[in-house]
Amino acid sequence: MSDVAALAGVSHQTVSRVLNEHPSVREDTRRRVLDAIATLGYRRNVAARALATARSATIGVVTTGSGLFGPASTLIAVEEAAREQGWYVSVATIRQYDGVTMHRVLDHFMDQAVEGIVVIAPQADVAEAVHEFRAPVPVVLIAAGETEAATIPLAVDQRLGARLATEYLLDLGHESVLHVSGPGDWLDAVEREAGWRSVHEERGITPPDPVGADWTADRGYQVGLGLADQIRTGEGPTAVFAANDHLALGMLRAFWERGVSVPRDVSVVGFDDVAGSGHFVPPLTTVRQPFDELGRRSVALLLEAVAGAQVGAELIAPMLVERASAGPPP
Amino acid sequence: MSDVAALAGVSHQTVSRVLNEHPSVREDTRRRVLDAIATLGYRRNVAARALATARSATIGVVTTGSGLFGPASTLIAVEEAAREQGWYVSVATIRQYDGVTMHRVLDHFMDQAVEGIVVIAPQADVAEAVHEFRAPVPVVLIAAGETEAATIPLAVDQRLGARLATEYLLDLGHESVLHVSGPGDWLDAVEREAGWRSVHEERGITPPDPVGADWTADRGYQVGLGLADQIRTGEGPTAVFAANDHLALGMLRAFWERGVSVPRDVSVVGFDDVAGSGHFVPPLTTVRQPFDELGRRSVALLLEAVAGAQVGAELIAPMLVERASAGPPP
DNA sequence: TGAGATGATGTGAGCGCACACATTCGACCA
DNA sequence: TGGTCGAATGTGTGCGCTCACATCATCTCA
Repeated sequence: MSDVAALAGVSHQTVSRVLNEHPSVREDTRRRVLDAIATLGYRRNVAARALATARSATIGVVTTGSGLFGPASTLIAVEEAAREQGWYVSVATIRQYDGVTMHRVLDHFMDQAVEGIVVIAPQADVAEAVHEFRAPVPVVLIAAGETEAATIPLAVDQRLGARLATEYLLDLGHESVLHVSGPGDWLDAVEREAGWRSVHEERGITPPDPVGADWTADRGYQVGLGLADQIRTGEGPTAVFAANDHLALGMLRAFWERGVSVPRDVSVVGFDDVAGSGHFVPPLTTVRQPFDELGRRSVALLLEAVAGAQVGAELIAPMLVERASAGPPP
Repeated sequence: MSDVAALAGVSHQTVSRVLNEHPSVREDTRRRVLDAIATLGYRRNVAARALATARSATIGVVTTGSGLFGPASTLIAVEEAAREQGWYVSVATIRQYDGVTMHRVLDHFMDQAVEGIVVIAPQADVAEAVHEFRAPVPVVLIAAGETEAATIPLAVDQRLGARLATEYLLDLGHESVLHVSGPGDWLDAVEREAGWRSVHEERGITPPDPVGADWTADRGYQVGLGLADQIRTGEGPTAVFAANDHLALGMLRAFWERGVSVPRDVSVVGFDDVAGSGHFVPPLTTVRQPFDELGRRSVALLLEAVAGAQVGAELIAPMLVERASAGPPP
């Protein structure tokens, strides 16, 4: 920096002013400094800047270690939004969501002196672990479910998404909808089930017991094989709401293998709108989550909080994507 | 740090020694310092450390901004491997792969003083842009295709993967294999086509002209519709090697809609083994890329290079995953 | 015409750490 | 018992920047 100052014939402080866009610098000296910077190929040292200002201009993002579409898309949106505002983004991934690992990852971020954290945290214990950690910086917790202090909750409205799917099926004329639910320790799964249930209750319908599952196409296939037999004997459901698209995919395959026609014999609706779901056999009606917006909003909220503002919980609305896998009952 | 030193009754330098695991510190003073650190909740300031050592302990990863399975999985593996070794990982994503954007992103990393960069760069111009940038730190370029100096190339052997798929189909008895290729500016696509072509040439077969496509299921569907008509009139291919699983998915749907049976009327092989491809209709035979290993190797190579070692190009072998979508010709 | 206000610039200090060097301590052997 | 050597510890300095403050030039209006 002093080299630049020397070349431009000013003091180091004036260089600093130019760099920080301080208003009171005359246009021609500004130009001179900028030229000197260019000819010297000078680049401000972040470490020194961070040391002097006690600010790192970095946010941390913890995300799932599974390459899933949703978390990955959210991460990308977060990064873009952050970089646009001049922030650096550090990531940490978690394969196994337990309190210890979560703690370690948050520690990793605190070591790095991040100024805020976004946690893409789909499981209940993760949310808890985050709360327990009591981070000294703002934390945006992307997680469905009930709010807690100490973090800023933000989520796609899973319950609404499930309601959209369920209402759509009931409005098509189905008497009730079977739910193939996600794992019970995932907040999204719990919320989706709650949304599905609430629609039935509002309409005075007793829904069939949900079938418990994980998030995999394998499990969907298994469940689908079982249902196919019931459907062929006429005692199965006429409409199924799967907790995610992968489950739905496995079920579609099972139905296809067993000669159960979708949507003629049974309607299927998924959740997520994963890449390619528009070309499943048949194309899958599903609920699309606006991950981009989720990422952008999380950065906006976080940066507001970092700047000292009080920010509250937010919910983002998903939307139903109508395709061919759902129709009126047989 | 001086607080810790005072509490432990030692000098700040001794604290520094404990932190850096210097050997000549007596066990009991080490203990005392550690206790003091714990009671004070002291955390070393990375900025000051970076300033003093001129090292940031950070690597940058630039990846695609599309939430695709491959890049996302690679990123995760990179991050895990790096964190394990005590490195921080900063990310930057690119939606649009042009030279300018690439330049901007690499600048972003240089501003941040990263010590090494991993570029997950599937397109030819990206690789070029990276070379042109002439980064002052080691760069691992995850990209198929020819090697260049200035970066450390690393890739999954796309050509081998394509050969695996093509040989598998020819060995099943097909006279030739039609290739539905990816976009020509993607290195992976070029390599896959080259692998497919080389097998035909070795066996003295003239392959049919490849059908150009992008990476999407939509395009696969279009292509599939066209092929279905040919196949039903007996003049279509008996085996198709799609450049990726999404293309294959779209084709499978088109075949299904047009009553073309897979694999009875036509065999289909994909590339990637995306989540759920085992439950496509029918389950898709495809080529699996070891993204985890790719990520781990890239970090290993990068850290070696950062440490000053000379490291060379590497190729990682993919594997064929046999499922139901390919069989003998009709 | 001069005092005050404002804008443009310079000066010095300190952020918290690691490095090079100086010093102290203790053990061991002649 | 003194000398030597190495282990253990302390002292001072500088990394490159921003901040608070001081200074100087310029303009405005009474």
